[in-house]
Amino acid sequence: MSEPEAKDLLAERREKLDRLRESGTDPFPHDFPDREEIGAVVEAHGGLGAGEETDQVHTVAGRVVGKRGHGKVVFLDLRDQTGTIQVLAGSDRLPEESFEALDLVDLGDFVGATGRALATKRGELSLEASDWRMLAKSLRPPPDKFHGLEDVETRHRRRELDLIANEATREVFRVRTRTIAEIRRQLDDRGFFEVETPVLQPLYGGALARPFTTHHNALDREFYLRIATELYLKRCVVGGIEKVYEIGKDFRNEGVSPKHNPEFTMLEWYEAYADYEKTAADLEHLVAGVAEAVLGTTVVERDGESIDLAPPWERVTLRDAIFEVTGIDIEKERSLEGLAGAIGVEPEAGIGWGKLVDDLFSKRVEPTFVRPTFVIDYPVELSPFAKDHRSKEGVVERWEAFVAGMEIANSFTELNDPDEQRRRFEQQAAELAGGDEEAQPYDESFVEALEQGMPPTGGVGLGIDRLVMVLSGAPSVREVVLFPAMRD
RNA sequence: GCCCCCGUAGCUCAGCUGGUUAGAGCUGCAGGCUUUUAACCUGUGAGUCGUCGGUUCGAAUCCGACCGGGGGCACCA
Repeated sequence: MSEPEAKDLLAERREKLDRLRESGTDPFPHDFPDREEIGAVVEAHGGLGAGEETDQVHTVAGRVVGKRGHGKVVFLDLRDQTGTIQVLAGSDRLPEESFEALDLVDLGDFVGATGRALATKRGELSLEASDWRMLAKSLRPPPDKFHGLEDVETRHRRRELDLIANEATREVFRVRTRTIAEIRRQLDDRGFFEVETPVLQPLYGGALARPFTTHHNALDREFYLRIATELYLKRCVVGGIEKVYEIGKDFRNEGVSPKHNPEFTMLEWYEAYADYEKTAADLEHLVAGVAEAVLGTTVVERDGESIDLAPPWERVTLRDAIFEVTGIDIEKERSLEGLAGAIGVEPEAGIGWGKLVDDLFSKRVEPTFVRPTFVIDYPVELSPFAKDHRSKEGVVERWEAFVAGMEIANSFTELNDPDEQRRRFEQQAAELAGGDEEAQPYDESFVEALEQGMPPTGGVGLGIDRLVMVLSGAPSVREVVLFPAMRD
């Protein structure tokens, strides 16, 4: 270790940075105007045969993702958001100083280059550089250029590295972005208004879940991070916004799992004069339309199995779904003891009949729905905001949609009878007092809104993260959230 | 919160029935090469083996605790 001291990779890069500065080059210039997108350049010369040359000069910029020295010629692969192109930097076309300075280019640097388009004798479209410049020096080595970055923890904590290294990751988030854009486009085209309702709420509601709490200093009071947008959106409907939606984050203070991130993105929409049959038809068409727009097909692959999202989706009542899988008829077992006996468990203290049905369904039946399926007509106990079924006793007009063994959406004909809503809240408040931490707190201001008069309304909640999981084939919600929740 | 698996160089991995200075490829550095594309060839550098403690003459290797990750259970969308 006498002469050139053993330097680590970081020190090598910093030394190159210094050498750039010493040579009068700014390693971090302020801009690089007039570049063309690489994808467009590639597109323009798609037909070029091996050895063919053009006199068309292009200027591009991007990250150096490949570098191959070959004596008096250096090949750089430059990548921008639209594509990758090879830059051929030869000593015969570049001033000596400029050619030598290529020594200071590392994988990961941002470089701009100008040159005429040609195809090498191997047929690779290239820009034969007549000029190049450093646009931003990278001071840390990129992940392995061949194996990419595979360590799951690093991929999630340092997503920028994952995005640099893995095309599959870039594709997942392209799918996510396009999915949300397409949903917006479809709802906007149908005349829906997109709104924003409070994330910080004095009272949480609209779902059965434990909330995060926080404190407002100036007001000296507690706030809850919303668990759903439901109640505020229905107040919009009361106010005359007949087609309304919101896409935003909800927060639930519960465990993390491959299907659960504590903050997640939810679409909720409400349409006046619609019911849950209308919302079901709308959802299956929305999802199929999004798949068609984003993937070019309604067929997705999962665990080697093809799933077609094209409507119509299957429809089965909750009672039939449970009966078919377990042989237990929840319409016959209406008592807590009877149902517990049929399942073969002891009813836990504080657990209700509805909760037991929910447990039975989610554990044994839900995973069996691989093809898109609507499960309809839920017990009223589980659905404090859904309207009673128009003809069946004890159930409400509600469905949940399942794909690939996961719930992706939930909908009901909205309860708009304020007195019935008040009774449901009282029931929930009793369960909350009885120790059910996921029950609803009583929200008098919401009941007053209903007293103002809400038209018949159908509403839907669609889990965006889960939809993206389905569309991208991702096995975990952490693969479709850029920066998932991790421990410190 | 509980159970199982994992943590070796910047990256991808080997070594782990305890035994000389812990290895390989890529990356880096030096040199060669004017059409390569995981470029190639020669040489060379790089690691508190997650952390702490224990057993032992001797620990990357065995044991324990802790930290972090993955999967499952519980809970939930």
